[in-house]
This record gives sequence, structure tokens and C-alpha cells, in this order.
Amino acid sequence: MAIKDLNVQNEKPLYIQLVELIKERIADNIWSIGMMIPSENELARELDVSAGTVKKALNVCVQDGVLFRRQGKGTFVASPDFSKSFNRFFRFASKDGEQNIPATETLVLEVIEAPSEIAEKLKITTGEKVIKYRRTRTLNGITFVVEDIYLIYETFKGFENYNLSGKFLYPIFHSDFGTPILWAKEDIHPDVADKNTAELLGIELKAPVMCIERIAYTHKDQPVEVRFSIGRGDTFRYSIIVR
Amino acid sequence: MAIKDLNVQNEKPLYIQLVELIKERIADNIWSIGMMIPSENELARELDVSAGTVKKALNVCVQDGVLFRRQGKGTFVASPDFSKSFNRFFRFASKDGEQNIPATETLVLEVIEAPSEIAEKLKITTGEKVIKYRRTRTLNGITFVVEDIYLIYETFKGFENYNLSGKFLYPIFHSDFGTPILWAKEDIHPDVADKNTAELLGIELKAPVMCIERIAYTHKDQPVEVRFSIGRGDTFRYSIIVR
DNA sequence: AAGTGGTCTAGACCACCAT
DNA sequence: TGGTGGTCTAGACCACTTT
Repeated sequence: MAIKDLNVQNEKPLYIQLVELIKERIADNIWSIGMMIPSENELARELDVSAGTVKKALNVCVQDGVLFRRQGKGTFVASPDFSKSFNRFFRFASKDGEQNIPATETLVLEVIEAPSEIAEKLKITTGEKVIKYRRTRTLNGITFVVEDIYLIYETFKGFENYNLSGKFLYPIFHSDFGTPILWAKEDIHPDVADKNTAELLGIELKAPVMCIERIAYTHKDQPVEVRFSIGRGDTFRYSIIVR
Repeated sequence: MAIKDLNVQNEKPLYIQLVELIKERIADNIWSIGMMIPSENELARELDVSAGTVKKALNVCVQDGVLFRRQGKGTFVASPDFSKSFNRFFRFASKDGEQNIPATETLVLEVIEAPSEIAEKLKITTGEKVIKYRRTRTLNGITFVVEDIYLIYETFKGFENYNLSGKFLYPIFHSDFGTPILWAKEDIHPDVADKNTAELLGIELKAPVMCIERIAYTHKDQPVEVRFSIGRGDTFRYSIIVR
């Protein structure tokens, strides 16, 4: 187990070194998503630190969203929580308040050569093959978002032949392509609808929209997906408490 | 000091009870903003719990943004951090990267009877007096936001005669009116500029804007300010990491 | 009953800050 | 030099989960 020892001489506190060690093991797939990691006592014995130090490090990891803990059961590797994504700010609740799953319509699913903007974000060379997937998502008769998704072809070879009706992508990436999405970076800015977008979303030309750009990463911080989403502005609401 | 003892019999953990006690003391102005609170050891002695329990409670409060700690100095009551406000997502950095303070222009400063929408948010009755303050904020020649601010007249009597050039409001509220802003709730949604807004912001009609509504609270969760901000969409950028 | 994480204690030692 | 928070240890006891 002792791949790398914690070092008291190091300038960093032991529990910070331990946090980094844990994150490395997850990034390197030594501990995979959903897996139970060794108990506090085991870690303390193996790394030769006190249980309290291990506990502190684990709690930092929980705070950072990479682990979760269950009393009496153990400590587990968390999967990224896309309920925290910007997408959750598009409110499209049905009248009865039910949380239905949106329907998906595929508009485009094809293999193309990566435009330079996409290649750059995926850290591949321009012209290398990518899968382009354009779809809309609809709930209660309202199409609230249109998405352009670009995937590295080498990683997702065969995905272009999938029948994608209402399925979530990331579980498929994980199970069928051995490529779990571990984290993602999202950028958001407002815009107004162009003609094409307005038609797809059923809104007026120049109506407000929110544009979300997501780059999703797998092991070793390798980007594998770029996604541009354009959502109806009239369904976007976001609140924070400033303190 | 012993206003309220911590109780081991209580169903809640001691450190949670302590967190609640601390927040009460701040809300009730027993400990005010910027003030140093008693040290870990003092609190431990007075409340008859161990130093470790106090430390845990204090760290929770730091996490919640109500306290901050300085090694070698002490633990202090934090003031709300409006660098965490939505306004920080309007990027208006100058070319040389300097962080200049935006210039303010007052458009309206008058006492009016509260419209129902405002009265409701301030928890006063419709028609009660409020101060209306409309201003723009400009940096590097770009007017990036126009704001309508409504204040309870009873609380801020005399504010309508202030000369407000580039001053921050919340320090004035605190020093001149004895009303510190302790926290605020902000809601944000996209829209497009109407004629008036477009002129003030120097953008085209129907250009994208972001609308921020803030309700700011003082002691005992009393709302005292409502603020509607409309900012240029082309300067709004926001990023998150989803994990 | 055995193992897990959650709480709480008591104390040591260190780094930092004011005086 | 004395007081502060930051780190780390060692151990007790509890609540929860599984076998």
C-alpha cells in the first residue's frame, strides 16, 4: 500500500498531504467511484499517523466533494454531482410539482473532424475525429435547452451508432466506454436567441437565453467531452445567500 | 456570560449547540462585526467543554462565513463578504489589470411611498415611506450596471440628503444609521435591455442583460434594503467546477 | 458481536503576533 | 514572554450497520 509515505519533515501539514494522496488515488483509478476506501483505523495504521489526523483529512475530502461517509458503513468515493451543474438553474417544474425526466430528441449524431475551437478544448489536434451530437431536451411540452456535444472519437468509438432516447450519457460513458466523468468545468453567460435557436426553443428572436459551456474530464484530468448548451432565459433562476 | 448553557442531555451535539449560541450572540449584537470574541480556552472554561469541541464549533462558524480566525491574534466576527455577491461576475477589469473602484452617478434620490412590491419585500405596509435611490456605476468609461435601491425611511431618515459620490453604502448604513447589513439574499435571471436601460448602459435595444434582485438584512433578520440591479450581459462571466 | 464513522476529551508541541 | 490559533496524538464512548 505504502506507495508514498507521509512526511513529517514536509512543510505541509500531514492531513493536507493525506488529502492529496487520497485525491491522487482517485484520479489514478486506484480507488474508483462508489468504492469503499479503507477505514480510518486501517489508514491510520498503514500511514502511521493518528486516527484524528486521518479523520480530519477525510472530512476535508468530504467538503471537497470527492468522498462521502456513512456512519456504521464506511467512507466511499463520490461520483460528481451534476445536480450542482448550472443546468439545475433551469426551472421547468410541471404544474403538479413532479420532477419528471426530460425527453431527448437527437438532431445530429455524426463523426466529423474537430474544428480548432473544439480541438483546443479537448487537447487534441485540429482535424482529429470527434463525434458531434446535437440534441434538444423537452419537458411538459417545453423545449428548454438545445445542446451541442463533442466527444473524442478515439475514446467513444461506436457511440455514433447509439440509439439515444432519453438516456443519461455519463453512465453510458462509464459502463460502455470505461471512461467515467470525474469532474467538469462550466462557464455561463447570457445572450439572445438567434433565428435557429429561437425556432428550436420556441421563443422569439432575440429573447434572452443562457449559454453554458462545459468541459468534462476523466482520469488524469484528461478532457473528453465539450458541451455547449443554450437554455431558455425565462426558465433560468438562481439564488444565493451572501454572508 | 452564561446566558444559556450547553447541555449534554440535548439531542444535538455540543459543538452544534455552540455554533447556534455563537450565531445568536452575533445576531443579537452581543458580539458585533469586527470584534474579537473570547479565545478558545476562555470559551472552553466558561461553557465547561473541552478546547477541541470549541475549536470544532469555531471552525464550523468560519465555514459558514460568520467568523474568521488569525493565528496568534484571535477569532473575529466577520462582515458579510459582498465580493461573493453576483456583482463580482461582472468583469470590468481595465487593460492594465488594475482593480479600480467604479464611479457612481446618482440619477434619483427621493422619498416616496412604497409600492406594494417593495413594501412586501421589506415587510412594511404599502404606502409607508421609503427612500428611492437610482444610480449607475461606471468603470473605464463603461457603465456596467444601473441600480434601483429602496430603503426603509424610518431606518435611514436623512439618507435622502446625502451627497453620494463613489461611497460604499453599507459602511454608511453601519456608522451613520447604526444598521449593519449582516446578510443578503440575491436572485438572478437574464433579460434583454429595454429602451431606457439600453441608453443608460450604452448598449443596443434588446441586448442581453442580467437582473439581480437583492434583499439585505440587519439584526433579527429584518430586511432594510431592496436593490434591483441591471448589468451588461457582455461583461457577465461565471464559472464553476462540478465534482 | 464486530466494525464503522461521530463526538468528546486532555494534552503536547508548534507558528504566529503583540508587547 | 505570554497569549493566540494550528496541528497532532491517544484514547474513551456512542450510534449505526452488517453479519
